[in-house]
Amino acid sequence: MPESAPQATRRDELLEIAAGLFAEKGFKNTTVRDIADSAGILSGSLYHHFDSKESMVDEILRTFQEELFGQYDEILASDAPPLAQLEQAVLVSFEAIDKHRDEVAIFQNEAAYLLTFDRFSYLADRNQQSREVWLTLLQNGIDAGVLRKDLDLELTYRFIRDTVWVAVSWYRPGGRRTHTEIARQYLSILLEGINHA
Amino acid sequence: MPESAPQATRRDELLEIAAGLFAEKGFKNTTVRDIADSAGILSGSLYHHFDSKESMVDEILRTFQEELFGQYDEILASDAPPLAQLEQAVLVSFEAIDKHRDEVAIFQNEAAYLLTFDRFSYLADRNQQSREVWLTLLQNGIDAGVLRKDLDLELTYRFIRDTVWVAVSWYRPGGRRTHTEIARQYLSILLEGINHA
DNA sequence: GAGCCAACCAAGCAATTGCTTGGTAGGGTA
DNA sequence: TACCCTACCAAGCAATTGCTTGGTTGGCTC
Repeated sequence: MPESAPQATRRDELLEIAAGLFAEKGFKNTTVRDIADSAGILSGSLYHHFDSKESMVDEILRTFQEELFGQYDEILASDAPPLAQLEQAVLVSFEAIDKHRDEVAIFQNEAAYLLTFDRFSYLADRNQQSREVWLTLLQNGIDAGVLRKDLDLELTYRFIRDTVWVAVSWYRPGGRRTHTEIARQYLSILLEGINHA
Repeated sequence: MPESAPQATRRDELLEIAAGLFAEKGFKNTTVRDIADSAGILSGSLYHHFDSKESMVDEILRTFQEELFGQYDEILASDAPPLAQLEQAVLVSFEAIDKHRDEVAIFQNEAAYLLTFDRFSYLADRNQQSREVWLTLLQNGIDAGVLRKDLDLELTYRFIRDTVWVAVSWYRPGGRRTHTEIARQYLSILLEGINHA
C-alpha cells in the first residue's frame, strides 16, 4: 500500500462508531462494551487500538476542533467586510453541524463533564478562543457602524453561540432544509429580527 | 402540627439536594451515595423516602413542569395582544431559569436519556405541548400583522426555544444582570435584530 | 516456511453501582 | 409503661463498569 493518501483504518472506523455512541448516549453513559458490540468485537479488543475510553473522546474532539478553529482563523484573517465575516462564521458553524454532527454534539453535551479531568483542560482554552472570535466579529461590526451600538456584547455573543450550536440537537442531514438554508434563516432573524418591518 | 401550609420536610430537602446534583453532574453520573453524602446520611437511608433514584428525578420534573405549563396556559388564555403574549412567555421562561435553575437544567440535559424509559414518556408530551404554545404565539403574531410573514415557523420556534432554555447553562442568579434584564435584551435582539437600523 | 504483525478472543479482576435487609434511636401519644 | 412512627445506620449482594492478561488467527513478507 504505497499510497500516502488518508485511508480509513480500522482504528478510524472504531473512532467513528464511538463518536456516534458518545453523541447519542453521552460519554459516561456509553460503555466500552457498547462500542465493541457496535463494532462486532469484544470490549477487550478495543484496548489493542486505544489506551482508554478517555483517549477516544480526546482524539475525537481534538481532531474536530483543530479543523473548526482553523476555519474561524481564516475568516478573521480575510479582508471581507465585518458583516460578511460574521455571516461566514455562522455558515461555517452550521456546516460543522452538518459534517461533524457527532463531534459537535459531544463537545456541546460532554465538555462540562470532561473538564473535570486535567487532560481535557484544553477544552476551556477552546471555549475562550471561541468567545474571542465572536466578540471580535461583533465589535468589528459595531465599529464599522453596521451593528447596533446599544447591544450588550457579552449577551449577544452568548445568544449567537448558543443558538448556533444547539441546532445540533435537532438538525438532521438530509432533512427538509440544508444546513445552508437554516444558517441563512437564522442570520435573517438575527440581523433583522422577527418583527414586521 | 395543625398547620396545613406547605412546610419543608426532610423529603423535600433531599429532593432539592438531588436536583442540585442532577443538574450539576447529570442524572446517570450522580450516584445515590453522592446524594446521601451531601445530605449527611448513608445511601441506603434514601430508600426510606424514595422508591428509587428514578423516582426522585420523576418527582422533581413533574412538579416543575406543572408550574411552568400552568403559567403558559394563563398567558394563552389572557386577552393581551399577540406580541405582549410572546413577550410574557419569554419573560416567564427566564423567570423559571432564575427560580428553578436545577429543574430547567435537568430537563434540558437529561430529557433525551430519560425518554428511553417508559415511565418518562410524559416528557415527550410536554415537549409537544411546548411546541404548540410557541407556534400558537408566533402564528397569532403573524395573523395580527405584527410579525414577519416570510419566517419559517418551525425554525423560528426552535431558535426561540433553544436560545431561551440554553441560557440556563450560563445564567447565575445574583450575577451582573437580573433575569428580567436578560429577557428584555433577548427580546430586543429577537424582535429588532442586531443590525443597525 | 519462518517470522512478523495487526486484529482479535476468552476469561476474569477490582471498583463502583443501585438497592435490600434487619435493626436501632428518639420523640410523641395513649 | 407500652405503643408507634419517622429517620436513620450497618452490612452486604448482584450487576455493571473500565481495563488487563495471555493466547490465537490469518494474511503478508522475505
